[in-house]
Parts: sequence; C-alpha cells; structure tokens
Amino acid sequence: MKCLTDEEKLSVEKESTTTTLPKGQLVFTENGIPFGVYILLSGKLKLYKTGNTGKKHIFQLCVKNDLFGLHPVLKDSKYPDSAELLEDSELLFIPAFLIKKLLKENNNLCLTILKVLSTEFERFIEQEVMFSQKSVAQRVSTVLFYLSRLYEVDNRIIIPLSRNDLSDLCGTVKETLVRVLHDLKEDKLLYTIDSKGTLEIVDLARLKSWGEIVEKEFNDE
Amino acid sequence: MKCLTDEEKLSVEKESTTTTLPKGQLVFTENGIPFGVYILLSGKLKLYKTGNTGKKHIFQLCVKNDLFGLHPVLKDSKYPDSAELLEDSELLFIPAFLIKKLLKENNNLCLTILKVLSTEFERFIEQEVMFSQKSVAQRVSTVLFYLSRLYEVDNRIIIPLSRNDLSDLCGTVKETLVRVLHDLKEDKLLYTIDSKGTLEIVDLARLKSWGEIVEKEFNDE
DNA sequence: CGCGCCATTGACACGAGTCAAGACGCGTGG
DNA sequence: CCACGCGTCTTGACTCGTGTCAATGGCGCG
Repeated sequence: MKCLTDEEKLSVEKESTTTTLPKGQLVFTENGIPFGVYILLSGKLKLYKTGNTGKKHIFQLCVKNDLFGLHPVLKDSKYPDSAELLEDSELLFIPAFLIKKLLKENNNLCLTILKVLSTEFERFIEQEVMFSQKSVAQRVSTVLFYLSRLYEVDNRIIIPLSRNDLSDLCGTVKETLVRVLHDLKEDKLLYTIDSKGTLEIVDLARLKSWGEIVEKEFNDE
Repeated sequence: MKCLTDEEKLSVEKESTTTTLPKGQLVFTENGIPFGVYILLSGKLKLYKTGNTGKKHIFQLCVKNDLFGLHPVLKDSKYPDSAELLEDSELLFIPAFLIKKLLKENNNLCLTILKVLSTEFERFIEQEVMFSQKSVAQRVSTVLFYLSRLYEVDNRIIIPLSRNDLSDLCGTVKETLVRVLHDLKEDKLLYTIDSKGTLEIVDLARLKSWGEIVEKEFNDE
C-alpha cells in the first residue's frame, strides 16, 4: 500500500485521522455521502448491499490493511453499499481531497490501485458465476474456503461469524445454511466449538472439493 | 476515451491494428495469454466465463467504444474469461507494451480508467445482488431493461440475441427463460417479430417493474 | 426431401425458501 | 438466586420455483 514518497506519507499523517470503533459500528451506509476513504488498520468488516426485499448481500470482507470506500469518491456519487465492523477495529480515514490529490500527483499509486481493482474484478466475476450457477451446498463450501484464508490463526481456522452473516455471504437463508453446515459436520469437515455456534474448520482440503463431490455422488448413486 | 495528447494518439495509430471480424468469432478465450487490449469500434460482443459444468455465464456486453480485456494485462495474468462477437465487428488492438506505457506516462488516462472501473464496480455489485436474491422472472426483466439501452435504434428496441445467450445473461436455462418470455408476451410487453425469435420490447416502462409486480400479485391473490 | 438447429411446450422431480416451533444461552429485574 | 424474556441456532413439515428430460414444430440448407 505504501508506494508514496516521504513527503506524501507526511501529508497523510497530518490530514488523516485514526479511530477505534466497536464491533457492529456502521462506517457508512447506502446512499450516504462519502467524505473520504478508509483503511482498516486492525479488525474486520463486511461490505454489503441491501436488496429490495431487505435482505442483505455481503459481497466482500475486509481485513487488516484493506482499503475500502474508494469507488464513490472516485466517481463523486453516493455509497451504493454499507460497511459494518465485524470486530472492534481501528481505522484510518483519509479525506477525499487528499486521496484525490495523491492519485493525481502520484502515478505509481494510481497504477497500483488499478492493479488491485483488476484483481478484485476477477473475484467478482467468479462470485457472479458462483451465484448464478452453483448450488447452495457448493456456495457454502466455496465461501468457507474463502473465509479460511481470512480466519486462519496459529494453524487453526476459527470462524466466529453469525449464521445470518454466513447466509448473507452465501446468498441463501439462515435455515438452509444451517442444514448444509449440519451435513458438513456429519462428514467431519468442521465443528462448532462453543455454544454460540462458532465454527472450526478441520479438513480444509476436503472442504474445498466437498460441494462438487456431493453433487457427483448424488448423480451416480 | 480520448484523454491522450496528440503525440500519444499518433503512437496509438502507429502501433495498433484495426481488424474486422465476423459474428461468432472468439477474440480471446479463458486461460489464453493477453497480448494487449481491445476497443470495439463497431458491433457488439459478449464477455463470459464458463462454469465447472460447462454452462456459460455472460457478465457483460460491450458496444461501440467499449474497452475490454484490460484486467489481465494490468496484472500480467491469463484471461479469466472469453470474448465472442455477437455481430460482425470492427476492433482496435492496442499492444500491451503500449497501453502500459500510456498508463505510466499519462496520469489523466489512469484516472479516467479508475473512474470507469469504479462505475463498472457498482454494476457488478448490483448484478451480484440480483443473482443471489431475485427470482428468474425479475432477473429476466432486469436484464431486458439493461439490454434495452444497448439495442434501442430509431425509438425501437429490438433484441436479436439467441435464447441461449439470453439465458446465460439471466443465469437460468433456456426453457425457463422461454416460459418467462411467454408470460411477458401475454402481458403485451414484448413480441417476437420474426421466425428466429427476435424480440421487440414495446412497453419498456412496465417491463422495468414487471418482475416486482408479478411477485406481489402472487402474494396478494 | 430430409436433416439439423433453434424455439417452444409438457411432465416431472428435486432443491431450497417459508413458516412454525423448540432448544439453548444470556441478561435483566424482581 | 431464580424467573422470565429475548436473541440466536436448530429442526421439522410443507410448498413452490426452477432445472431436467423428452417431444414437437418451424425454418433453412444441402
């Protein structure tokens, strides 16, 4: 993230503000006006958009060092989505005028962000294919695999997301998600490790392919 | 698209090539190696990605003056998707080294593309929500509405896409799509105007909200 | 004329959403 | 300290949307 000159870093330090906010806090909401961009210094957050029926669709999770909230600043429009903290987090706010100035003056930063966006793009396309073609079972295992990279600590993968958040990530409802998790537990790929339903994934390799396998078994049987 | 200096325009003219290709032609395919980017000078094309089961998912259509194939060039990776012409088209090929040079030297171009990408982003997020939450009927009417902007000529909206392409755009199968179109014809929102099944939309305003309305009626009845 | 491609329609089955109820833990207040 | 209420997770029964499979019909082309 730091392709800035020393002088530029200084201006960021001077003009930006760092705040610590509690879990559940909304950073911005749909149709709000953007005043700048954010970088997550610690913690995690979800980016989601609310559908017409009121159901949320989480399209991205952000972790340490992720930049978010950039798009509406670039195109001078309102937020199309909302951002909510999943944990107590620390975030850096960079005001719009400054990020715009930096982008204008630092071509290197510009190119780096272009590259980042291109990478995100591929993820989005893959997600679209997933949502339009895969079964819920496959989506759940794909999403859990995606989450495993964000939640691996000390060689253990522990996912403390609520069933609602998980289902909003998978594009399904709580009940269906729970049933799929049930099957995954039967196959010993993961467990709930406390009364709150926190998940621990214990067989990542098999989880990755589980979705496809289940479909196949069904067709062969 | 033209935020280039005269000198730069000259270099584009010298280093790029224009070709005319027939309908059905593949411009690039998944896992191919990118040698540059393309601008569609005339005609139309579809960008799609093939799912594991072989079904295609069309995530974007390009029309005159659209730039495509940029992402893998920026991140030096293979194509994640395929591009196929929907009509006889003329396209401009800009080799990778040149577009990279332009981006590096012309900050203005860089910023413009950032803006374009930000706009595309919002479209992608909306599409994701659509695919993960809306019924087929709603998706079809949303997609047709999207297509109406691309296919309006002389105040008539005529869509010559095959049922397969339409269903790949809507994330459903041909048969289900046909049934929805049948309902739309019953409600006099569109017609097939020839033996090939070419569609003409005649009531765009009602089409836009048709999806939601149908759901509501069903719940009220 | 016959073959093949595409659009269309019908019958059927399964996946997944909805509704309802129960289980469990947690906090608050009597 | 216990009772109650609230929120979340879980399970069951049921319905319906949508995918699958199969058959038909129209049209163009060799």
